[in-house]
Amino acid sequence: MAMIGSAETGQPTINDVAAHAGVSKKTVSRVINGSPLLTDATRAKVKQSIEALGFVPNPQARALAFGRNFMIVLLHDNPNAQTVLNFQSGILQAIGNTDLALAVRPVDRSSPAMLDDIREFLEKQRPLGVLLLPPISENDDIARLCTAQGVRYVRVGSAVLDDADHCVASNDREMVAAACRSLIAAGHRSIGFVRGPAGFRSALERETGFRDAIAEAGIRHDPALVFQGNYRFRSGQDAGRALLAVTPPPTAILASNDEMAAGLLYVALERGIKVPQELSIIGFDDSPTASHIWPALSTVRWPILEMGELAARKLVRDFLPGEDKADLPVTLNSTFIERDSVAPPQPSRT
Amino acid sequence: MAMIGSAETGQPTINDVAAHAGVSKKTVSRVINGSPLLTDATRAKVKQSIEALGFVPNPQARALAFGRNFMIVLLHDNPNAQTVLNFQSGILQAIGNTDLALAVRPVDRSSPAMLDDIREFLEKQRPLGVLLLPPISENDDIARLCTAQGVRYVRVGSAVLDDADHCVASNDREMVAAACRSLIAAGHRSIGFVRGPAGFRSALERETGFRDAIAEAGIRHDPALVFQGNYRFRSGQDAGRALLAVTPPPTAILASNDEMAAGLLYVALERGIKVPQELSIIGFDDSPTASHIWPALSTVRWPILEMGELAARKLVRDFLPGEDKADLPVTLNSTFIERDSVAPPQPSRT
DNA sequence: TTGTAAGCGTTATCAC
DNA sequence: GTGATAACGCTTACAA
Repeated sequence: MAMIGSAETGQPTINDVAAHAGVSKKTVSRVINGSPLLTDATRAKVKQSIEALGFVPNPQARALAFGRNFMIVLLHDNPNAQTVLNFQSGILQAIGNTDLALAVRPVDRSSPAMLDDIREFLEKQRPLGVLLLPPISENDDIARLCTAQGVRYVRVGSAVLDDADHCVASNDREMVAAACRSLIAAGHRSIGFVRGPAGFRSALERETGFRDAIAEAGIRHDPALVFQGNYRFRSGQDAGRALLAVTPPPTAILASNDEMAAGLLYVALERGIKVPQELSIIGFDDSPTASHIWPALSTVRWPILEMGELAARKLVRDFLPGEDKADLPVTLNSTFIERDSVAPPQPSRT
Repeated sequence: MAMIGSAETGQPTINDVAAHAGVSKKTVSRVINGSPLLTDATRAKVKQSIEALGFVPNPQARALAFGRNFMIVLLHDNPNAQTVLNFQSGILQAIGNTDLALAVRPVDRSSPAMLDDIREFLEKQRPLGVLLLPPISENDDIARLCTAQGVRYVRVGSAVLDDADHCVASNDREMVAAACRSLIAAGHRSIGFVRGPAGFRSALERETGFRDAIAEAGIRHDPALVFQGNYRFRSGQDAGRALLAVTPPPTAILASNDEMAAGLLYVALERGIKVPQELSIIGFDDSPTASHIWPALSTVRWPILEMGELAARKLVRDFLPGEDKADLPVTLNSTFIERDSVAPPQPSRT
């Protein structure tokens, strides 16, 4: 009873292919895994049988023999949905045609059990590797944990956080400086800044960019014009109330992300302050919100999709036969996007 | 050489547990899988050994033996990042502590190869089940494909799309009618409507709700006040330009989602039209944008996170020992959220 | 260059 | 109730 295919799934197995091609299963296995030590004739013969039978290697079986799942995991604790989803798109673009699956695992960095949770997850799922999004990408313990578990990782951040194989970065500092310079070029001298949450590398980088830019223009750094936000809309509103109460108020405000910039704008509009005539605002991220509010926000576009793709390629390139082993870049450049929320300061201002 | 644990991972295996407890591996397996035909004493003994050794069942091996991966897949072609991410959160809440992983797979419904892509993915990954988000949840071919592949599925939609085990729905029609009634109660008689894209069940349901409400108020349906949008911001802007050009213009506009409502608002503000004094606007979704624009948008909150959790529970309840088999609901109710974008129409209007 | 035998860690079968 | 033994489909020694 030479039944082809396993009884359960109806799918042909490696044995069926071996029988059909008249070779051993190991030879078929070699073809599947792109082993170089095979006659072209054998390879062709086996490939033909694979084709003819419509054979699809069973990933569970491979995973068992391999000791790893054909899965990469996106670990994140990022509150920005658009960022996470764009990053996912980038990853999926990179792994598009392969056998790899993308799993998503949000974690809670405020939980003391975070590391244990991650460890448990890695032990259970045994993924090929993990991708770490900020802010947890900044956590060195997680990177160490991955290494200990034999799981590859790539960290994504606003600055270079690791060596080239384990890191993809954006140039936040430079871009915020560029944005700030555009404000200075427009004539602004009194520029407010809304900081990101303490302990975030991105927050630090962006603030440094701001300080670099005003310092090089010879503007004195005024602590009263810096507000401590937390990347949320609400804190942007709080920043607006605080900064607009300063006398004289700043003529422009730079926010460390779009969400806070939107909060700023909300408060300004609520008070009848004309943006950009009476107040210029710049955000960071180029989230959909930035272009969906009126006036459309000037901002810095973070190449998050491209970063996702790059990070995923770094993660899996050793597993994919086709991938060239050429050096992949570490830093991807952001771009400053000018829209409608910036204008020269009003001369009539007291 | 009684080495405990496999050489490769250092993790103890079922054999180690069996040896430690002095039982066969099958008995250990029975404990793991919650088999009822076991002495309490045996069960306790084995559990103790599992505890002592820190044994974690290898999911790859289980997957091979089971013929399925411990994975559920979110299949979607939804452009709204927040919706997708909230839904993910709901799913993860449901599968929180289990061995299950959540994989994400965006598909392209405009591609003729979509079904083949999905089939290939399901063949390769053999997930326990898939969760279908609108708009592809409305595609019956996908549901059939899942059944054919022996993959469970649950569809999520704006209306009941399948039987109770395979469906989670929201009451969009009712809620849009309620929103519209609030407009009518405020005194509006000339109400514009921005439709969602053709072929979307959600678009149909929401429009029906609108028509129900104006009909019951005895308002004549005026095709000139209905604009065909596509759920994107741009089409909301187009709708604004078109609807505001009607003479006399509507005093209120209902949009089928927040993004289009934001487009509407953008055009109004750009033209110096006061919202809500001169124009009331209502959206749908309760996306972050709705509360981050000024004035904050009245909208309908879609319980997307709860739907994700419910859908995931329906999908996996047969696999989880603890889950009670009680009937889970099909429909989850949305809520109308009143914010600042609605006011009575101006009496001075010509 | 190819094949054989022995796993990988679990579950299913079918006796006892 | 419990336990040998044979799958599950593939990979990795090691041999030929």
